[in-house]
Amino acid sequence: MARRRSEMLTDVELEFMIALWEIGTGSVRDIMGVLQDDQQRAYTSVATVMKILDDKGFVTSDRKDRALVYSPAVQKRDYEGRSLKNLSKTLFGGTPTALVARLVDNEDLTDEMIQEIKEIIDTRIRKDDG
Amino acid sequence: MARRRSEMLTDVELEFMIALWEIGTGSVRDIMGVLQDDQQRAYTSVATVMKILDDKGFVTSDRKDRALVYSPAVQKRDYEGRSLKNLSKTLFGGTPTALVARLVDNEDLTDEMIQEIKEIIDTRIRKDDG
DNA sequence: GATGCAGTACTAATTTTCTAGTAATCAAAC
DNA sequence: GTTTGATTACTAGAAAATTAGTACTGCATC
Repeated sequence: MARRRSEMLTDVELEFMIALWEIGTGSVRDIMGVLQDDQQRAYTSVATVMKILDDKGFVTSDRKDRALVYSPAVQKRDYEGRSLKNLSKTLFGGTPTALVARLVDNEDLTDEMIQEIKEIIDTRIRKDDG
Repeated sequence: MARRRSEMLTDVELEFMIALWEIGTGSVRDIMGVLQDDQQRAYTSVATVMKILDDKGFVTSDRKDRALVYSPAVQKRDYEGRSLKNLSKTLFGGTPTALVARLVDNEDLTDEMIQEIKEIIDTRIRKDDG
């Protein structure tokens, strides 16, 4: 096979990982059940991608009766962090500061959202001091 | 041809766009000059991708003497915003708040960075009030 | 033990992305 | 006006991603 080296997920891989994160653990059949209408795929398509995710180390598999049951090997929070780091590196010169600056000059952020964000930061600062 | 619909850039397209944003405007030769060592590509490879970017509407082209001179049709700040929105949508349930929360619980953020981020938010809040 | 069902492994076709070669164009230099 | 050098358009092939079919395995049921 000799392929797939990226530490980031492709679009379809991400879709299926999100489904798996949602249910925690599940078979191909279970994962199919969580997919949105616009994400419906043939059983074998899902099975193929799940196997690839296993090869890439994003999931582990365990046999229950006949079926393989998959579990995330990478937690959602870790992948979220990885994605942010990746975006920060490629587009914001590696500085999270620039990323936040761009985020908050988005016009459709409400005052409530900004306030929430401020509270997150303040909480983090208090935690550091304490 | 009949292809390429995504509003997001592929990896190589992004590399070249970053080069173009850096110089503002330039020919294929100019863009090649900005690429890092690990991004070196044949002249024709760069020319092909620039044409694709033209087709996708990310750049415009103007003929100067013989050469085509490319200019960004999408500004870097806009694409940064688009990328953040995209990431927020796919991975953070569309809430920028969750994105920031994940960002600031990254262990290798320094106190200085957190402080800078706080100031960005505070400035934005003051601007809203004013 | 034959039949049917669920599931997996293997294989493959298609699409998209990535890379670059070849031929043609055109201006400049001789 | 022929050669040279730079550029683009056209073409193409390799690699990666996406989607799914077919054949096989093993259990359960008739």
